[in-house]
Parts: sequence; structure tokens; C-alpha cells
Amino acid sequence: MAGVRIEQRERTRRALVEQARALFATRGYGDVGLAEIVRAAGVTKGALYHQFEGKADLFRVVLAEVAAEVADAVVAAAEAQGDDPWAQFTAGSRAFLEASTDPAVARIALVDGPAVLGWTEWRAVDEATSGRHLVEALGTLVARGVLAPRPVAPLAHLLGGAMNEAALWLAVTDEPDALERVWGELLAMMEALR
Amino acid sequence: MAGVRIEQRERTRRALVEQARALFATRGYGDVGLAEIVRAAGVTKGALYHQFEGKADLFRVVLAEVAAEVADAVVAAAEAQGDDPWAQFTAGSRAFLEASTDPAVARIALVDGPAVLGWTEWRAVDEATSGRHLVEALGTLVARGVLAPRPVAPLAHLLGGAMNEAALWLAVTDEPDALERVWGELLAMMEALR
DNA sequence: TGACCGACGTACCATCGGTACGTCAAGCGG
DNA sequence: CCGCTTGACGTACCGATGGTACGTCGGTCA
Repeated sequence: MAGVRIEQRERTRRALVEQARALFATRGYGDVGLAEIVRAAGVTKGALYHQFEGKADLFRVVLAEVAAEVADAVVAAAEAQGDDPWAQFTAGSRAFLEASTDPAVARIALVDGPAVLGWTEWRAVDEATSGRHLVEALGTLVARGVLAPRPVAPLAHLLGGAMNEAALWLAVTDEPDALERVWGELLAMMEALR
Repeated sequence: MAGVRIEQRERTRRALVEQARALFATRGYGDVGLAEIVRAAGVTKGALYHQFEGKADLFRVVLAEVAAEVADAVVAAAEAQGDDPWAQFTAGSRAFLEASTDPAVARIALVDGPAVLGWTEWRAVDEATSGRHLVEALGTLVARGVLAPRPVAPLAHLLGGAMNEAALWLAVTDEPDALERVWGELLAMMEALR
């Protein structure tokens, strides 16, 4: 059978996640109540607490979705380059920067994420999505001799933090050429490591 | 006429800020209620709302205090060097990293700060404290020809973000030599800009 | 077909941040 | 020294919030 149960289940989960994502993105986790979320999704609090463990758990799912989309953009950009690891690295970084510049992404993934889930759990989500690709890219660069041998993990933290902060700045600034200026500096910073 | 009024005023403000800071540092802004804060400070909610505009305003004062202390540590470390601008730059950066590695500082200044006040206002606090010194240090490095002429603002964002992320990692990790490893990578990153 | 279970709505609760208002003493002009 | 003002604070209370208990109804399956 088609499974009316799981179909219904998935429909309410999708509605809750989508509406919660839209509300969290525009007004932030703290300023959005469950009543508003369930009203927008067309269900009740009973449905929400049946599908999720609570407000924070719903946010966790939203964050995972956002992070996965960003990671997909990074992978797509990297794969669009040939098999030049340096080009893949820079293209992936630029894709991350552009994707995270979306205010909705920045708000959920970079501002509320660490505060709601705690930094450690937030870091685990990042490590499972975009962060992993950054570590892998740096690893292959070292393995191929493009980068001098060095500990990859700390460098990934530094570069990731730099890109996160840059994305947050780009998300709120209104200078039209800000992205290119930041990207220029970031690229120079990465080139200097070569 | 010592001013019993302003003395009393300052005493309750100090008590509230100190207790709030301790509680926010250990359990985070969201998990600490006003009732607990005023109980620890030995006053009531009436006193809190007489001295502050609300919970977020109290947090704002706590954050300003923490940020000022970090900035003081940065300035002290930089001034301990002679008038070598590069030594001042690196010493200040290292002092920032060490100060922000304190879990209490990291939690308040780096995790909850942006979420509670919003990223823009949080950035303004940083810009008024540690961030300002970073921009100034980079400015003099460019002016003295130590660094090639380049836009300072984006670079400050990138370096500041890198150090923030590094501090957060150091605040939760238990590797004993993590600080030296991260510092080594950060120093290499900064040296590469020379 | 009847027992079971997953999905969900309703009613309710404790607690939270925030407000209104009363009280009391310090300050201050006369 | 007196009386009025005002700042500092406590008490009682409010609406809203996240979370829970429980009832119901329809799909599922032996």
C-alpha cells in the first residue's frame, strides 16, 4: 500500500519545518512562538510535539536542512571545476560564501544555531556538512603537495571562522561590491598559504 | 554627603551584573530566568526593572563588561611590546585568543551575544572594543609598509572571525596543546600576509 | 473483523518576562 | 526644621510561552 500513515506524517513534518524555517529566518528563534508556527503550518501543538521533541528539536531539523543545502552548493561548485584541487577549493569556498550571505541562511545557521543548540552540537552539524568538505579539500591539497604539510584541522577552523564572519557581514551590509572585496581578501589569504 | 542614593544604586547594579554574568556564563542566556538572577543578587524584580530596561538590556551591560576586559588584555599585551608594530599586532592577537578561550567569555561574547542582541548590535560592541584595536593595528602595519597596501576592513573581519572560531574551539576542547597548535597556524597565516 | 497503534486535537499547567502600583527614605528648597 | 519631591525598591499581578496529559479517530494488520 501507499501508506497513508507515513504520507500524512511526512506532510505535517514538511509543513512544520518549512513554516518554522521561514519564521526563524525572518524574526529569529527567540521571537517566534510555537503558536505562530503551528498556525502557519495548519496543524496544532499536539502534532508538533508528536513529530518533534520540542521547539529546539524542530530548529535542529531546520538547521540540518539549511546546512545540507549549503553543502550541496559547495559540492556542486567544486565538482564544476575539473580535477584541479586548488580550483575546487577556491570554487567551493566562494560558493559557501555566496550561499551563507543569504540573510535567512546566516540567521539560522550562523547566529541562532550556536546559541540554541550549543556550540558543540552546532559544530557537529557543520562538521557533517560544509565543514567536512573544507577539511577534505585542505587534506587533498596537502597530499598533492599544493600546500606545505601542516595540521589541517586547526587551519580549517580558522578558514571556516573567517568565512562565517565574512558571510555575516555580507548578509547585513548594503555595499554592492562588498562581496568582491571580501572575496579578494579571502583569496589573497588563501593564496598566501600556497 | 557621599550620596547614599547613587551608592545604593551602584551596589544593586553591580550585584545584578555580577550574578547575571556568572549565571549566563555557566548556563547560557536562555536557560537562566530573571527570578534566579534577582535571588542571587539579593534584590527583587522591581529593582532589576528600575535599573535596567529588561533581561536583554542586562545582558547588554554584561557583554559590554566582558568585551571591555578582553580589550584591556589585548591593549596591555600590545603595549608590553616595544614600538614594533608587528610584535604589537601578534601579541595583541594572542592575548585576544587566550582571553576569549575562557568558556565564560566565549559563551557570553561569542555565542549568546549575536543571538540575543542581533548580529549588527553585537558587531558594534566588538567594533568599540577588541575589533577597533585589530583595525588600528592593521592600519599602522599598512601605513608603515609592513603589510602591502590593501583594504583593512575586510581583512579585519576575516582575521577576527578566524580568531573567534578558534577561541570557541579552544574553549570546548580538552587537548592540552591545542592552543599552541592553533596559534601556530594563525601566526603562519598572519606571517603569510607580510 | 476486532484489537492495536500511530497521528493529531483539546484542554490544561508551570513558568517566564514584563508591568502597575504602593512604600519608604534620601534629597532639597523654604 | 519642615514638607514636598523623587529616586530606589518590593509586591502583586498579567499575558504569553513552552510543554504535558489525555481523549479521539482512522489506518493497519493478524
